[in-house]
Amino acid sequence: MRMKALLNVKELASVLGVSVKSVQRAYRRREIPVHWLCRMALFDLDEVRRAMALNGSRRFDTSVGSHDKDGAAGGASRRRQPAARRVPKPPDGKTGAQFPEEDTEETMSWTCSLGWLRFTVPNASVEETMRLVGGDWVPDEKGFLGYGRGWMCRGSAGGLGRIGSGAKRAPLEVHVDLSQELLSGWTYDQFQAVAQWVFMKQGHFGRIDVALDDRSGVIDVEAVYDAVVAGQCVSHFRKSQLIEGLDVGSGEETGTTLCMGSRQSDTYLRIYDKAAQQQSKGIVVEGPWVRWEMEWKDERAQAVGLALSVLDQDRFQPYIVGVFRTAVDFRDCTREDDPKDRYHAPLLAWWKVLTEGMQRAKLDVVKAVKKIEDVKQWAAKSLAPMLGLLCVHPEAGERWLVSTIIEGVERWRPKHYAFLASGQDVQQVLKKVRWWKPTDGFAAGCASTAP
DNA sequence: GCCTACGGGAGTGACTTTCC
DNA sequence: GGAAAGTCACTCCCGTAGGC
Repeated sequence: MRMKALLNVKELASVLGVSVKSVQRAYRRREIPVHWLCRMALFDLDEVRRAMALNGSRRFDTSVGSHDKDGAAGGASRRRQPAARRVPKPPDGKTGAQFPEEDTEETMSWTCSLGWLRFTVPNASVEETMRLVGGDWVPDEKGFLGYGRGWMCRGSAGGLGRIGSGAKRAPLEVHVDLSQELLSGWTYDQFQAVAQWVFMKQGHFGRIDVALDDRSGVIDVEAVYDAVVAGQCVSHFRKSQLIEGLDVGSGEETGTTLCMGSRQSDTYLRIYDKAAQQQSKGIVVEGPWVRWEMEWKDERAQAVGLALSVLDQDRFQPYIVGVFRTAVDFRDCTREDDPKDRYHAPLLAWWKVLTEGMQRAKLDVVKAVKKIEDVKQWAAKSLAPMLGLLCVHPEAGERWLVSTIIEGVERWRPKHYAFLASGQDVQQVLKKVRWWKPTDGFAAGCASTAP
């Protein structure tokens, strides 16, 4: 049996839409149940919601959209809501909402996008749903998927959204379909707010598409197909198909697509040459661009939606890569190997690079860039006392210290080189340091230049 | 106007992780 | 192994806002 995921204070506050302090106050007053792991407070969302319902309190009822324009309503925060958050720039192309927000070399190489959302809530108003997802909706007289009433929305970047309601079997049920183009420009917070709202309304997700983009050219679609042919694909998918794309009108090649699984199944993977596809539309794409797009339906979509509702962006991305790998893994094995051996065979190098890169991409972005001043401060505060000791100790001494420093230079890595001042020639610097004879002590190293 | 509840900021302490 | 940085929980004070 799998353990139920528990939320920490921060996560619970985020899910309930209240501050961390409110959560802390609530469990200290024993208004909500808390589980302790060492000194960490953990919460079962279901238990918390039951406790809130039993308390008859609406203190934590933060249904999305319940706030009025300037402030709180209905038991939510009574404080004025903070100013609207910065809306990140929409991604290039019609590729669904991409995150992270900042474009750096790393995030340009690895991005994660949510491409399609389908969800149903048993009891909601259409107006509330429209407010939640945004956009301009117009009535569609034809209805939609058996729902008596329907609405359509076209996004500024294209794409189609549909809302259905008024089904005879469930008049208050609302069904929503949002295509990838319509989701372009959504922030992670928006996706999370929708996911939380769906679960708060006891609803469920019917489909979620997630795409992982490799812009660094780790591997192309044909090579992935070759790995499948070679039996290196460890997966529950039974069939795969390689499709050469061709635009009938222009005759332009739209790139190769490798499909895995059945379109009707609850997991369907497409790996395709996004660069070629974009270029066939006349969009200039620099460098390689391979998209790994997974389509989850029903129970699997529900699981991904639940993760989306509780995980922050930093944790959602590694989670998604992990779920990708439960569906498909590429290992150094053959089709003839014993199934047990296949599952434990070492990962193929390109697959390792691909999945690790996709997991790390976001984390690298948030790393603060250190400056030489930071290093100087750190050295002055932390190292100086010990350096002084080494300098005066008879078993170490100044010479030992200098030679150790020179040896250390030989172990410089890219991050060390990154600290060098712009315009400094690396080879000259190394030459100068090697020329710095330990017997001359510190002063020589500071004053001399390499011949 | 008072009470109550909320959230922000500043600060503290215990503990863990990271870096060298 | 030492020190800094980070994490987590917590307290106190204060301003804001709704209900009565």
